[in-house]
Amino acid sequence: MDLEDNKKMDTEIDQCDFICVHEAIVNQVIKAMPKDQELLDLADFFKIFGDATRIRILYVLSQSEMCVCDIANLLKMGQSAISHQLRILKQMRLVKNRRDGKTVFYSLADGHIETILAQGMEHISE
Amino acid sequence: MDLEDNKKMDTEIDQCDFICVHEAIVNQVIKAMPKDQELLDLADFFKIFGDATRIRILYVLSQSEMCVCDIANLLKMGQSAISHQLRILKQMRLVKNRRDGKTVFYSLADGHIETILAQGMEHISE
DNA sequence: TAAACATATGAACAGACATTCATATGACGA
DNA sequence: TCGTCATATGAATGTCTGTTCATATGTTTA
Repeated sequence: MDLEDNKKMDTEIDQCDFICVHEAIVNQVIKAMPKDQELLDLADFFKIFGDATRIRILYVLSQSEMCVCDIANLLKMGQSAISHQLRILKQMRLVKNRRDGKTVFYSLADGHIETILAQGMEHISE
Repeated sequence: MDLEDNKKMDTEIDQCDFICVHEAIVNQVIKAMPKDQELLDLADFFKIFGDATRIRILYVLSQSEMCVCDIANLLKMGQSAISHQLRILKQMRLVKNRRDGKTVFYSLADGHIETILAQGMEHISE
């Protein structure tokens, strides 16, 4: 069969074919890696903080519980946008809410959310 | 001039027109808010951790310095994809590199990157 | 210098995502 | 019950982003 054997047919992907560091270390790294699902969850968790609107909402709520309309006013944004983001934050268990008549008050669900924000701030201002 | 004054012409955006919580608290929150630029930087910082590939790279490098080709092999990904992500990680000062002949070795730039990863992991597995 | 190799990079494409608009839900007051 | 208000939500849209492909850069060896 007319194979063009000078083309790369063995590697389906663009990788070099040997290991630079000691193989023992590589094996150890593989063993120590968390499971893929854990890493996906971790990425999803940090993804929440990767948006300025959500960060601002979390900062606001770190100081006082507040209703949707107040947050929208404070951040000078539409009510719908805030509501959508609050839903995401609630799904990820970063905020909780309570209803009082027509208005819904949101607050931080967890104390160490502020810790994470502070940790990030610390790294920024180095 | 024929104005249709029953339409909402005063508010350009979809917000309610009063404040639910005490105004004193609102003013205090506004004062305590970090500057917009800081919040944008903070969001950009966390955005880095919001991608599974970058998280995996950081985990690998937390155990040993490693060249691009090794990382690509370990993560079963293309060399180009890894290289692009390493560039982002380097721009954000999360990794540094040294050259040894043809190969370039990457390593974590900062000790408390692992702290942040651990902090996130802690929140995930609650 | 030429070939081989490791890495870097620009363009292109596909998928993800934040906001807006329109409208629905749910609660209160007349 | 009807109208108003606060919030929620689905669809649409424009933007951002991660990967791939092709190719360039830079280094070593023959």
